[in-house]
Amino acid sequence: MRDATLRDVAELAGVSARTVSNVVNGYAKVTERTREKVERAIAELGYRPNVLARNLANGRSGQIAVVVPYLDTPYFAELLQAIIPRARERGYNVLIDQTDGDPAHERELIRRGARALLFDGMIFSPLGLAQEDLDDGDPALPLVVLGERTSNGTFDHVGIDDVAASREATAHLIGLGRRRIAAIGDQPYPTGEAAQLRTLGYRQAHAEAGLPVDESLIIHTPRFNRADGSGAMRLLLDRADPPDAVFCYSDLVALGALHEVLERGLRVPEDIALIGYDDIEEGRYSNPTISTISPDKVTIATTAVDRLLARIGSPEPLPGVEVRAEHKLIARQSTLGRAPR
Amino acid sequence: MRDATLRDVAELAGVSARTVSNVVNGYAKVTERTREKVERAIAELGYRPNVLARNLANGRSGQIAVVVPYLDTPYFAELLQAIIPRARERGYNVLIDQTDGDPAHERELIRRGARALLFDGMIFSPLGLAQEDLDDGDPALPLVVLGERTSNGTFDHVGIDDVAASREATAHLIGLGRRRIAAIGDQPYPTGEAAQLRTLGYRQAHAEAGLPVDESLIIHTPRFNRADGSGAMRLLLDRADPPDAVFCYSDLVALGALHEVLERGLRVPEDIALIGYDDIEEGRYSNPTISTISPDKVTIATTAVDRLLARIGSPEPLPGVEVRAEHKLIARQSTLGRAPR
DNA sequence: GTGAAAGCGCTAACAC
DNA sequence: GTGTTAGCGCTTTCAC
Repeated sequence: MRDATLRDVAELAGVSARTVSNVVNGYAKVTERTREKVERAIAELGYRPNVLARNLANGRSGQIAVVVPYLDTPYFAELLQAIIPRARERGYNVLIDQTDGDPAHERELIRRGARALLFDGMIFSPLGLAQEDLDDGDPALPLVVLGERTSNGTFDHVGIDDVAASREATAHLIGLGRRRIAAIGDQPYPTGEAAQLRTLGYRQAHAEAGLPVDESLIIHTPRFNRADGSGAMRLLLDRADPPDAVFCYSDLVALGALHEVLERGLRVPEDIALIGYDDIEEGRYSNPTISTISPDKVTIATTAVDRLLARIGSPEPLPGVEVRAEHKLIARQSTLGRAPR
Repeated sequence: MRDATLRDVAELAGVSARTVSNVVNGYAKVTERTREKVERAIAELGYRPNVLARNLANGRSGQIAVVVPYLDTPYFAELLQAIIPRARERGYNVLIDQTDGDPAHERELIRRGARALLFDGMIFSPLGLAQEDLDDGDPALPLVVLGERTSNGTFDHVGIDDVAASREATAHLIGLGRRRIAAIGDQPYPTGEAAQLRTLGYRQAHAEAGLPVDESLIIHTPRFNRADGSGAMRLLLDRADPPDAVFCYSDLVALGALHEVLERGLRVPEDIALIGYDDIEEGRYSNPTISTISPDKVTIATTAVDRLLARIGSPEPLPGVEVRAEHKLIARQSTLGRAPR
């Protein structure tokens, strides 16, 4: 037996399609009496509105896409965890896309290739795209960009002040008396803008403290994961003059680096202090726990959703807005040491 | 300017809508000459098919839902990481839903409440649902269930042999000479079927070794996360007779437990050996690294997608299939100790 | 191989 | 308030 349609309900209730539609959508005024009749018919037939048809008629899909490079990166998982309920409470479904940082895939998404119209707007955390790529996405696509980009005026951008945060992280290490401070995660190429902001903060902290930067202590990594962290740390520890502290561009990098340090029988923070970035839960349970920069993820998530829905709801294009969320430095055992027992 | 429609293309190319549709979908035979004409028109107008309309006409959405309890649980994140590309390569989009283990939410999904037809099928990893709840989902919804349930014949089930895996994990600890082995994660209530299978394996291993089970060493936890692990371990360590080994029902539990043990200045595995479950990447970088049961996630993911698409594609309902994926025990530092340097 | 036209099920402008 | 009906843009049966 095929599913009941709105027409079936109308017939059974002895009203028109229009009225059924009104009841279903809570629209307009419907007599209490009619409403009851309709609702009884709906119940009897087990009628459920066909979302597909509704979408077509509305020209909207009721879905937003959230695009991240990697789903198994805790930072993004935690962000999604906050985005999904927010979107749902505002009546939207979330479609998740994972790009692996593939520039072609990302470019296609932002240009709204094959899957146009499947989503009404997009929250995008680009990785493989340079700033200029962002400039020629589909201008009709409501877009909110996360992370370390700058709005060109056609989309909103939500992020924290990465330069300031990185400066604070580095200053924290300097304040602890460390003088040979490495940085793991720089990416000196067009798509590495995010990383470059952190490197800038790192340099600023040195400048403010009147310390020179040893360029050889700035290690480049393709991504910000555990393997990159441990690999970079291996390089540093193999040197004749290893660092006494490391600013890692993500907590995962810090955790990879930590692993490598401990494997060698060195102590954290006594021999080497570490600080990460992102404040993922994992860093609160590692041994030692990881000091980190904690972005206000809930604000980032809710702001991103709210801004996006505002864009979607607006008849004409809204000007791009820059939103700066809060961040704070959380000092834990990887810089402060364990509390005496 | 509104988007070009198929009709616009047909007009410009001087052919019928039918032909354009054929070209776009690569259907049937179209003369090389016509195809070219059409393609030129498509390019000229920048035509992109409207997915919404196509969905309505097809009665299919081209989307599958993947429902997990928590997105920020690494095990699920890693699974999704494998599911998404598989589904995409077979032409489907993935809609991710997170239930927080809320039984009402899960029940609604499986009964296909509000969002009926938004997805053509569902891969479901239930948490708050008892076996019987699974029995009265929408029978017309193509469904593949993950984890520790059993098919009732109306859906497919993909999982590993949890009892055997748990037995092996426990036996590994026994083989190391441990005799007071705790278990963290039991859930002795209807929705705790997953946990109960692990407890069963734990008991079997003891029985096989001719060892008694100290019931007080089986700790219940509401979930399988880090906080639960550290909380349970705290209880165990506060006892006069703490265990010398712990079988944890997930790697997160093991990582939480590990944290607690080390905070107290005890050594792993010398004082207490730990083994987890899931083989998440985090356990390969912790200090010490975590021994674990490693399910074949890629097989689970690809099998789940393939089975689901088979169900979706089949005109009549397919009988439910039980698929058992492989698993293996991976012994690392948390049971074997660190390799001598 | 291609054209004409009838839906897919819902929304909403337009009447009454 | 409620009925009538023309789309939304595509797929597909049926002829030719």
